[in-house]
Amino acid sequence: MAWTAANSEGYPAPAALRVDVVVLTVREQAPQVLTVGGRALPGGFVGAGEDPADTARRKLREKTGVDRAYLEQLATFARPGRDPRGWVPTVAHLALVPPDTETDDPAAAWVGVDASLAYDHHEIVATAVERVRGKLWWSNVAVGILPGAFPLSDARTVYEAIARITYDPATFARDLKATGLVAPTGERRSEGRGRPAALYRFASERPVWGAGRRKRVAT
Amino acid sequence: MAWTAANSEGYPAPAALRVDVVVLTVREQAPQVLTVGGRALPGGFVGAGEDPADTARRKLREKTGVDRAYLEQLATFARPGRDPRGWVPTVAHLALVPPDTETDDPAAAWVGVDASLAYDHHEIVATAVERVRGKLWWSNVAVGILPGAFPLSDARTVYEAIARITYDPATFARDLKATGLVAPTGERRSEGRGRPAALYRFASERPVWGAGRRKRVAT
DNA sequence: GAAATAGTGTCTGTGAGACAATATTAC
DNA sequence: GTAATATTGTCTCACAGACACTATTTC
Repeated sequence: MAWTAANSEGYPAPAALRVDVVVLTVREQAPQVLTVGGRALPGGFVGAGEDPADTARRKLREKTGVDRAYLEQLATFARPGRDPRGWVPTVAHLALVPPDTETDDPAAAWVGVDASLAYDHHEIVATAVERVRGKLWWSNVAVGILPGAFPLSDARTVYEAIARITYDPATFARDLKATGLVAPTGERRSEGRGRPAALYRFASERPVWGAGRRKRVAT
Repeated sequence: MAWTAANSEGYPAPAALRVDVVVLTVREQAPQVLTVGGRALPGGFVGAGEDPADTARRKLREKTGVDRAYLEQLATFARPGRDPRGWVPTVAHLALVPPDTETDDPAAAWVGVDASLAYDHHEIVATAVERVRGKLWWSNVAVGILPGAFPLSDARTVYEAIARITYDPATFARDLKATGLVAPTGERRSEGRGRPAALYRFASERPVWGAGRRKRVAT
């Protein structure tokens, strides 16, 4: 039986308010999202007196241990019938985490962003990917996936996976440096064969808008 | 006394779900929003079994008579304490309407986007203006404000008010035409003195993304 | 005629795409 | 040495900003 609720004025009310989190990273040259039991997005109910953003942070921490991630509100999904439990709108959030993020939950799994998911979660994921793609060259969203020091080739892999396009390595390096979002650490790292790459890091871990590149992404 | 609600499982639930609509246009060379009684945004409660997008359409029609407007979901505001009535999240929507839109409501008024408003509505309006500004040259959002045939000078006024920048008339015309979003109607219209201007219209009334200009807007 | 608005043409600077050439490492 | 990766440099094209100039209207 579906949940119902009524308010003190006697009118029907939402049975609950949810938050679902699209935990996104790039693994194996592809964007992937974290799912928990039954191909659903991690999420939970917003408590009374709780800000949904805090619910999202709480759920992210519970599932991944990640404490400071890039996190933003995505959109609210409240179409009637979307949740079999009843009238349960969900405020979807987007979180970007490093590729090595793991979880205790044995039912959790990383899946590609085109995987079919429970409920309307595939639609939520599609919205999330579009959002990240749109902000890629205009903000430092990628800092969520690359929080520490990284060679520009790693950054290129991340950008390519999200933009669904391949960039010329030289041009990519020139343009990412020109955004001013990244700064060299001064160190180098060798990844097997080849000349060791200089390491960079994002200048700010806080959300920054306005890199201001017009680089192409797939449309 | 604040409203409360509980669901059939015995847990507290939101007292209601609201939709508030930022009805935006450009009047007197400035972006303005429609307010109703007490400097609040028009809005209402989402009925049981209703999609919030439909609630937004319904409210827009009730207040302005506008039936087909550019309408999109903006963001959800659910910070505890934002609504004195109790736990009432609102799914804010953005609607763009023509400047001549009027309303029956005697308490309704068009106000500048920097006017102080009730509740957290100023924050909602600020989010709306940023959203429109970000999409201005990348979509046909402006079709909501300019639904029919218009001279390019009118379009320039709208774009300038939203972008908070002045464009060179010649360059503006060249670049707006180059987006492919507008098409000439073949007609001309004389506005008092001066050479009559050719009229244009947006090629599509439905949302179109991807004009793909890098024109500046104020940041 | 003057004033006002519309529209065309042109020059220039910047940045993105492409890619050649060089540098530094492992083997 | 070769293969592989990193990095620098360069050429070109597209496009935005600026602005001079022409066109068409009202007065």
